Amino acid sequence: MRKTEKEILAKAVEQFEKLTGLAVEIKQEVKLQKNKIVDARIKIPKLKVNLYAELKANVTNQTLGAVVHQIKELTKGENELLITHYVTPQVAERLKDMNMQFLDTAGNAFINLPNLFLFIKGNKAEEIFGKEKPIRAFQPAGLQLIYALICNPGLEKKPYRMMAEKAMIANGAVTLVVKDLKKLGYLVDMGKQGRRIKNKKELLNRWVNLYAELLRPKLLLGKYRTDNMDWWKHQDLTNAKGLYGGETAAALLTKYLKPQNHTIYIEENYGKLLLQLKLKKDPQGNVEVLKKFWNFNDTMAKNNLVNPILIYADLLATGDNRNVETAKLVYDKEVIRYIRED
DNA sequence: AGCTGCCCTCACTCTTCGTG
DNA sequence: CACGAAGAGTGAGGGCAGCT
Repeated sequence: MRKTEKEILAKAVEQFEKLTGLAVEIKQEVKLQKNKIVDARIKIPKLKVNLYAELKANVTNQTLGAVVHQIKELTKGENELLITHYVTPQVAERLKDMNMQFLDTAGNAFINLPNLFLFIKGNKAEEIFGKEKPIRAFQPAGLQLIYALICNPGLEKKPYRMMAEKAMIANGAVTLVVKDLKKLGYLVDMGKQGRRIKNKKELLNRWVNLYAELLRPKLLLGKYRTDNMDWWKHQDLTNAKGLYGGETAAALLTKYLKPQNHTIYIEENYGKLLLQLKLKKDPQGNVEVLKKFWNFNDTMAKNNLVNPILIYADLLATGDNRNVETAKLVYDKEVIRYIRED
């Protein structure tokens, strides 16, 4: 039995005891005849009754038929019971009509025993069950949108579909992320004057950390090696549609460091790039090719560089001391203008 | 009233994760 | 390591607001 199922079992039984004042004994994984195993046996000593319970995390209108059928099949001839996280009022009615006894963690129940009848519906599901739901704005799709928003001042005022296009995510994701950003105070709706980003500096900080943790790992297309040491100084990637990021970009931009590792962002098909740079596949190689996750041009592109915000994030993601120093330079010189509050 | 552009929902697919 | 559940992301389509 899964951990969440165990939690559901404990919670639902607790609700039952509270409702009825009856003490119960639980035994998990009980064998029935023909070696069938049922998730739990709920014994109510006072009523001299056993209920055989099956746990289902979620039961919806669609799945209800199959679930009930499965349980009745399993516990043939016994007192069957469905235990689940939450039963909506509508589902409760249907279960009652099917004479399917149930308990949920919100205290809804249908019990139809010779000397105990219970039918309770309409109790609300507890919001905080297990862990709170994750912030969608800080999932990969959200991070892609935040990047597009910071790189393109004013984009937040544009229609959702345009934001979606620039960030290379679906419209639906924009809805979720915008909601979150509003809740967190990073986006305000000013009615006629449209939406507006707030606290850009703080938002960027969070983005940089989460980028390294959640988005960047998903972008890796491959690791490569090349024998030429200085190739990156004079290779124009325009034809191959590539852009330098990370240490490579920082070196070209600041002349402050000698890159040990190279980062190239590129669109999905990158055969041209491999040919041009004579890159050989090598999991230990020092050239990483990452998938481009934005769909807009900015001023640095003509120099084969990604936006300085991304260079900054790449440098910090390495954790290397020298890189962190360089990141500060890039921040003061280039990034700062993107996070001015206006 | 009809048209247009926009927002947002929802049913679905894809991906990840926990479990036996 | 295969399976199913949960979670994340998708995008067509419904419905609404503002314009003609």
